[in-house]
Amino acid sequence: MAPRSKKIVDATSSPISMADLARELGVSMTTISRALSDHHSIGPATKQKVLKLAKKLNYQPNHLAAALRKGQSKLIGVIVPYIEGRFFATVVHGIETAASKAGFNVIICQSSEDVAQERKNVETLLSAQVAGILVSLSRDTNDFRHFEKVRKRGIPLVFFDRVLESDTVNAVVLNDYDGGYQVTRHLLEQGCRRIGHFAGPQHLNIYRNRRQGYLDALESYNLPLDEQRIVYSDMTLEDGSEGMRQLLALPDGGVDAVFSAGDTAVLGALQFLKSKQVAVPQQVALAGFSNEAFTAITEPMLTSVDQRCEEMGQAAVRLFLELVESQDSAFLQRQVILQPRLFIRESSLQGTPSLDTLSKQATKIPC
Amino acid sequence: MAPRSKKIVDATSSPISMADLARELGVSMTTISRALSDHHSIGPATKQKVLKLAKKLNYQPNHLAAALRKGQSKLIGVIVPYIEGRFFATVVHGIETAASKAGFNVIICQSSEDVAQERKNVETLLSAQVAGILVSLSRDTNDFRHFEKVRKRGIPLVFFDRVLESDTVNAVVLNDYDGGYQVTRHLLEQGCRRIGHFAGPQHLNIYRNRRQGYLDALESYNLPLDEQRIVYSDMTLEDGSEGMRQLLALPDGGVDAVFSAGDTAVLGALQFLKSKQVAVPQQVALAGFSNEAFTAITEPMLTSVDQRCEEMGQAAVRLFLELVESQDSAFLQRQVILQPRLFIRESSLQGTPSLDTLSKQATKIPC
DNA sequence: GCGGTGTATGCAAACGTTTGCATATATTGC
DNA sequence: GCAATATATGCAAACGTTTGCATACACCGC
Repeated sequence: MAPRSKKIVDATSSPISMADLARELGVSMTTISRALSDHHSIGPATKQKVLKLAKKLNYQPNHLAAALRKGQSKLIGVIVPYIEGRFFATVVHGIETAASKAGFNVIICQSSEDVAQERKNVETLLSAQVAGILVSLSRDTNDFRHFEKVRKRGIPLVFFDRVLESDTVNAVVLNDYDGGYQVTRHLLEQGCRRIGHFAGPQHLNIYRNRRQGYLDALESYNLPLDEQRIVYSDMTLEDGSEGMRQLLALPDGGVDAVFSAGDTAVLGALQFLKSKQVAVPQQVALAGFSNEAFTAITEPMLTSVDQRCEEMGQAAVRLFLELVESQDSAFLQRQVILQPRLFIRESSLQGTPSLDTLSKQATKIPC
Repeated sequence: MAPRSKKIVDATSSPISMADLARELGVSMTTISRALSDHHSIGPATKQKVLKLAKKLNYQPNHLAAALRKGQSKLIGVIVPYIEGRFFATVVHGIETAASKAGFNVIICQSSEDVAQERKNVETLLSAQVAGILVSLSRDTNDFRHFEKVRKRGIPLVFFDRVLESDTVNAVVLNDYDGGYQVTRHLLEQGCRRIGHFAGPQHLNIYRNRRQGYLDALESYNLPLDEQRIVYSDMTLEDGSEGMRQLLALPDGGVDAVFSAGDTAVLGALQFLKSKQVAVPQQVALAGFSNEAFTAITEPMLTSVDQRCEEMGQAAVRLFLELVESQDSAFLQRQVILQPRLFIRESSLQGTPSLDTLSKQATKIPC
């Protein structure tokens, strides 16, 4: 019987290893290894010889073996609630690009907004011996032991966007508060005074902060808090439509603007208003959050806060790299806060819009 | 001097290995390994003991070591031109979900539509010892040697969406021809007879096939080919707008419908028509390709062909798994062809639309 | 002529698994 | 009672790197 290792199909030639190079050149594997990793103690002549042969034989290093020996792989684990959808896809794009530049590969996992799955993801990534983990929490994560394990192992852990309620972690977040503040100020400057708000689940930091920005902006104009004007929901299209209905039906004559903590909900509101022949922005101005692609397509186009998705991904990787460098990463706890950017479009421009600034921002579909 | 292995910060306790378990239970590592992998020759009592201890000590297997020994990792490499954007993000979602179910992790790489980068991605993935590679070609890949290398190594290779012009590969593709045919037939059934077409770059199989479907549908109605009604472009928003201008200006009175091989271009056309007060669909019906999220948001909503992104990802993984199973994968060359699905919306419904079927498909935002 | 330093190379032991080839006992069939 | 089979376990060699600790030679300064 033929030995098992000899395949019937001979197309699968085994890749060549450092041992092969060493044998060919009559030197030790040490020399090969050092030549390839540009060690100082290898003579230029030897180094050249090795590199040339490696290229000629098309040598491919086995990262696995190296990682095993060094206890340090070139893999970064990323956990997101889901990958489809503009925000996370773009963050992941930023992560992959930055990681690749630093010589790291990216493993993605999806928690599907499920804590149990998230826990499993963490275990998987640890088993894969990743050099670090970047994670955006699932919607209802409230048990953090699985992350303790990561820290115990001394593996850099960076949160982004959806973070732990604690300042003892490394995190990259958007200044959601400022986003809420900016957009509300903008609505106020347009002359709106009865501004409603679609608020998301308040156990999530992002929605809480957006709401607080809204409130503080109102206060800066000496407008009192009116809880009636705040609608809490899961921010779906239907929630937006229904929320708009509620706000219009308020006893004091409704609202003249709405700041929604999400774009999908504000789209629902827009559709509702159009179906009721309410003019946007003349009768009710609208503004959302996330700068989804469709905000530049609706009629009128929707004002929204951009979340700097790509920058967030890059920043997360940068932070990870810093942690890898510093030997006492267990102590380093850094927070990176990104400034959001307001995209002003038709839906919030009362009076005569400055068409110059408008068109520039509006025509670019953020896809 | 303290030994190097002993860290100053003791927080980083080294993870426990099979050797630890073996010592603790007084058995050999073989037994541990076999118990954990459910080998038949391990007694149920021993198996239980091992599993219990493993759970108690929170043992995490080192995939790297296993992969090194077995020469087979649990990693799938995925190369896409870019990850942001609905199509690829959703495909990757499908891939990750299916791969995860089968116990595989996914490494993503972006070629950024650049052949050189794509080549690099392949090398990287081979170095990472992936069990297989799934790839959607960069826009201008025309040199295939880097893929030959993959096959030489006996590593399963599956193309999806953008594939090689050859039937000696494993591939998952959409039936673009049928998509073009379906949508054109639909326009014909609506009574349109002067149907224009926005065609993409003809060196890409997908655009060529969509165009052919369009032509054959016309022929099925005994309508002659009129090259004047076909506008070739890169399918951007501006291309769509400009293309629409051209088609309206045709000597024979313009067109009464346009099938665009991409949604972005059809959006441009819609914007142009609205600016010229041309009624859609009454005067000109529109239909696109890709079923982008915004097609359900525009007014009127846009008819489009759905590409089954998620199914494509799943199918690619299924195909990969089949290749892994079959030992002579080098010979197996399978093509999976997915059927596109036409989403009929307002932009193409002449006369009295059947509101029942319409609303069901239209309200769901494919996000 | 000796310690110091810089250059150039090799030996062999790790890293944590998996697995072919033993070994040992118990059970079964004839 | 003996071969065949099933059950249960262990030894030790792989897998392809990296690296601490040698070894060896050359040159320099004193």
